[in-house]
Amino acid sequence: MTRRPPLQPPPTTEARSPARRITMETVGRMAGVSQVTVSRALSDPSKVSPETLSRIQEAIAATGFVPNALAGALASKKSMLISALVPSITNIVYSGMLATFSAELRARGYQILLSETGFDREDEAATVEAHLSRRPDAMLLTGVHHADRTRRMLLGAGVPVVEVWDITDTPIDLCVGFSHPEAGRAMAEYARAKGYRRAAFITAGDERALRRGAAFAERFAQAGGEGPVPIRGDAPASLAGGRALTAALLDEGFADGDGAIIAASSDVLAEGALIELAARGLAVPGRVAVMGFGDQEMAAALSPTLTTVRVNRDALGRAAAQALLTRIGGAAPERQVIDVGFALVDRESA
Amino acid sequence: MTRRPPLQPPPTTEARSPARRITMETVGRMAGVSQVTVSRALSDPSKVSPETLSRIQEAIAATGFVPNALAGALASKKSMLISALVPSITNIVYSGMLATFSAELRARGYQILLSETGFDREDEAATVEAHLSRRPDAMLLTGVHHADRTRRMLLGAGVPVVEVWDITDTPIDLCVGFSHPEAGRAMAEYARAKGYRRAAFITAGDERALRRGAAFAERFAQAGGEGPVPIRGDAPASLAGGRALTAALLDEGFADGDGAIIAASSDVLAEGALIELAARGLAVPGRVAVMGFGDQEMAAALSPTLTTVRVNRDALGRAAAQALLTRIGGAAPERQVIDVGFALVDRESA
DNA sequence: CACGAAGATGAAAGCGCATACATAGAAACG
DNA sequence: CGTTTCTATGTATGCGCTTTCATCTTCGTG
Repeated sequence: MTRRPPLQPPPTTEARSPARRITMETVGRMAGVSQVTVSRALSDPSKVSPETLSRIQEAIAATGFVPNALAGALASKKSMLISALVPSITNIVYSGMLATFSAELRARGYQILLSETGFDREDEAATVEAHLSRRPDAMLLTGVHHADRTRRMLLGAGVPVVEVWDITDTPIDLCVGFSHPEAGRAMAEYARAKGYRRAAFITAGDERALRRGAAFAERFAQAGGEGPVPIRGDAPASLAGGRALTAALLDEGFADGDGAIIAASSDVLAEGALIELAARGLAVPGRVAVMGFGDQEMAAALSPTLTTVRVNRDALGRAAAQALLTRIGGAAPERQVIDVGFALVDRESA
Repeated sequence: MTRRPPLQPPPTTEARSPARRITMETVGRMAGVSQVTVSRALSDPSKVSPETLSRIQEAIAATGFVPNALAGALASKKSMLISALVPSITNIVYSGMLATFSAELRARGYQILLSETGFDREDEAATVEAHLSRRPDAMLLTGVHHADRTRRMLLGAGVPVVEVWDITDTPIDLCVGFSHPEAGRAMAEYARAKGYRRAAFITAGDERALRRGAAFAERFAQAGGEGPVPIRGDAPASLAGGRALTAALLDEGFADGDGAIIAASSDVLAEGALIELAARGLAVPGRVAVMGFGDQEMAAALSPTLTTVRVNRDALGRAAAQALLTRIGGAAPERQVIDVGFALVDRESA
């Protein structure tokens, strides 16, 4: 027979007072066992006799008991929480990676504490501190350049960390990404190989995009292209931004001669470029070629289809999750730094 | 004079053992005060004398102490955690809303526990339970149709809840969204008003999209359009999906006569439709018109520009955050249900 | 049939903080 | 000056778990 608490007033919208707190103690009393036994029933049912187990399960069902993970984490020093910091969740390159990362970890019982940090290092440091206060079992950081304080906090906390979406020889702990300068150079070499003589790079303002741009510009000139290659842009990537940057280039006569190519730091900017070029009746790639970066879904669907650079976001998210899981498990991952690389995708626009 | 722990071995990558745990006790000893005083110094510095405060701050800086929010939450019964469940974080309609929602709450010191639930109610229930175990101070749920168990758990936990992106007369607690049937009807009325006689609805498989489609189909016929209106699609929204669904319609002769319009459950599907129509050389809106839903950035940039329905994601995220904050503050929000509405955006494609 | 092993359970301690209550000294007041 | 009122601090307690460690049965085995 199940003891029931006295009738509660129905939950009003005025003051939704939570019912009397149910704890393992409550459940245990109802099932005629002690609190520890309830704990064991939940964490390792094999340690409890079948009859006891079923009585406990009944009591749980009857009370609607949900264990308090805060208390559990405090006692066990395992929070089953993974913290993730990305510059922007509305940007598919990050949200795509995150989706895989989270799915992988959720399957192992972890939950994700997520924050957007923009592209500011001090904001990031503050967010890292806030996240550390929840004692996450591991942390994902985007990029490899952080405030000193961030690095110190992380090292001091001894939390497994994976830095993603970039690569470095001196990771805080683990690192899964690819080389942005190399990606920029690969784009430049592709452009030169295709015979384009004049190039411009339109870019978002974030540091990784700028490094791709700088590497692109340098290599394009080295490889015999006209230099210096103009690099334009400093705002977040948007279609409107891509159009505007392209319009400015065109107004300056960028496409007046032959063999011009516009390389963009993202597919979105590249799409903006295509739109502006179409609006002006300039043939792509005949009059001006365009390359993007990221290989979003629309790249293959645009007209002309967009030549771009593919980064396997799923692989990245999965590798990051695996690396952290290994580290949490106490083992040293075979490699601290994993380069997932990138691939040039040759389509119509360049 | 500051006591220092004996020299630690440098953090190796082999076994990154966390330094000896620093607690308020540690910090207090170093500053010559008790643990409570440290706690007070952090939660309400005005309760501590200036000299003591600065000694404590020094000790904190010297040790790199980061308070344990788990312990704090357990003791105070306030976790400063907000749980958010969305079907998909890679979908801009949800991630856009989330970005605003999180920013608003982060500004008040809350952090966001995020999970993707797909469109499955049982998954959602499991995720809700997992989130409840962290004792969030409030929870955001997408949609208004949930498993019974979900509703019971939430009511039992007495957590403030806001359901977003839909509207209902019987919210679990709070609700901020708009009416999907009304949105579907508005699209139908717009299409009829523009003189289109034949319509099809291409859609993603989620329940809200399907309700818009059903309402569209019904109203379109009611308003004198040809019926029945075909409704096609059951996969997640993608460009490729939009193309394929459109191709199928066209192959069936959908656009053989005059006055045809394809309404889509999302801008992405609509863009797919535009691409397929362009590939077939069919003029939009001359031969076939197209309407989208969502008013994503690309809608205004496509060619032709996309007629669509705008939902103010920022306003939605902000209203949801505000409603929860009010509720957390203990006050009854002036309205339990907030309809943020939607707006038809008349552009070139229809 | 005595004895150790294995199985099932409980008692106690403590994770790191916030909260309530207590205390000591200083300032205010008539 | 005695009494009240702050101000600054400390002590004690407990939030709800996990983790030892201890206890009590129940078997298996030579």
